Amino acid sequence: MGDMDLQIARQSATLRTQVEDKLRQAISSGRFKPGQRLVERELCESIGVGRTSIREALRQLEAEGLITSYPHRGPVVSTITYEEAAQLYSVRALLESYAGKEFAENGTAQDIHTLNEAVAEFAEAAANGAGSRLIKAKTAFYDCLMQGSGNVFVKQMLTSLHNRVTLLRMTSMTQPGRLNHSVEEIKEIAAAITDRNGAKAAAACKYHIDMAAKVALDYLRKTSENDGD
Amino acid sequence: MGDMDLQIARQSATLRTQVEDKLRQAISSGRFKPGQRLVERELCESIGVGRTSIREALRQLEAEGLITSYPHRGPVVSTITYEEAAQLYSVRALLESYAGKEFAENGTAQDIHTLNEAVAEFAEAAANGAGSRLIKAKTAFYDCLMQGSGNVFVKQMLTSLHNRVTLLRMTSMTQPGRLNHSVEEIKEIAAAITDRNGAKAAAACKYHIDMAAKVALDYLRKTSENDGD
DNA sequence: ATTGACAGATTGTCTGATAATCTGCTTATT
DNA sequence: AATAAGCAGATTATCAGACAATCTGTCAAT
Repeated sequence: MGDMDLQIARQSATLRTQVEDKLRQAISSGRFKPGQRLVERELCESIGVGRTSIREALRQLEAEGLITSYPHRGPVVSTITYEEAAQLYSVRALLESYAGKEFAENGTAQDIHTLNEAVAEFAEAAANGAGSRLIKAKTAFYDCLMQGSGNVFVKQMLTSLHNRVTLLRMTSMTQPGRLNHSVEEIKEIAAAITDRNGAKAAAACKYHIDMAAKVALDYLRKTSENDGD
Repeated sequence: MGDMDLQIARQSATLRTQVEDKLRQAISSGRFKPGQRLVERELCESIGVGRTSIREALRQLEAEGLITSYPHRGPVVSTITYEEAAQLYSVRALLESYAGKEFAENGTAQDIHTLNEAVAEFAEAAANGAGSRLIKAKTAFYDCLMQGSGNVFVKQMLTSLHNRVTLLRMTSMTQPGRLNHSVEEIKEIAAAITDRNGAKAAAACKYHIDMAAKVALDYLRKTSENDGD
């Protein structure tokens, strides 16, 4: 049998969980746009499950901040104002710096190895310009970073924040020139961590997010000039 | 009409919301203890609502981390290990320091005024030793601190962390001598914020949490020596 | 232009039913 | 005696149907 993967498909534990994933993905892929109403019955039909599962999944997403529901009016994909976006990036910088620092100072050698592999994969994906592969690589990198922080709360909070960034509906990576910078910054982070240099890792993380924030916020400011009421 | 409060009691929007509050309170008051199973039908009976409302409320608490549910086995009040408790206090220190710093540097005069009132109330409650009043005062202080930070994400995350601290089932304030120190530390925080001294406010916040963490973790270490398996 | 009433749509909540799954106990097997 | 197999009871997961409460937009009346 060798080292064959023993995990059985596990048919995703519960239906509700699968619905959550489907909805999360629909939101982050932009199929459901911020501000859009989510009508229960329509979701039931399109996903093919009963109201129970839909409603419970919606409660979860609501708690995560991905949707906002108003009593007797139902849920709406959350929108993020300019100010909130700025706040989001601030906290992200704070938490990711912390994660980077902890990783550098207390991460296992194994974690560091995995991190460097993720960075390499990200760099390669960036060079070849494959969209979905790029996203997957970036996700892997962050998963590793959060894992390495060794703090479950940080991990949880950052995951939530990352999900919410997608509500901004713009990938800072799609901005011209940003991607290459991004790769460099991430390499910087990994290098600092590999060096076991906590302060430097924290600084590199903060720099990375601050740059991403700058691009995103500039973009938001420009595009919201038209419909700012 | 003057500045009369126009808000009507609004009977707590939806039933589900009320159930959430009831459950949250039952957990933080210790009526439901960590590790305890929560059986749907029993909750329905004791709270007097249908399964729908119960189940949806449970999903919310699950997302908040207050309960953990296992597929086909139902929810259990979450438990926190020693390591997790340490991690919790670390993040709390990080976020509250940030909140304190932002408050000091960007909070409104009104917020500062409210903060000082909350501190005064807390000090007085501590002097008179009224349990529930003390808790209320401390809550008010933290609400104000988070409000003043001006960051909705920080506010949300700290609220979640505060709720989870109650899972430790020990108030660091009940430790002999701790309360007076606590009052002093909080006064220190308020003073730094009133002085608009960001760095000092951050340091004071961190110190406050670090002290609370020390007491709590020492206590946990002692009591878990017996049942640590 | 504002107010008020009405109809349609959608949510909030309850109840009952069924299948799936977990748990513990009894029984059979080596 | 230790382990495996199997069975019964308890509880959850999910669905379907029903009804009240509430929101929204429209149209008439002032």
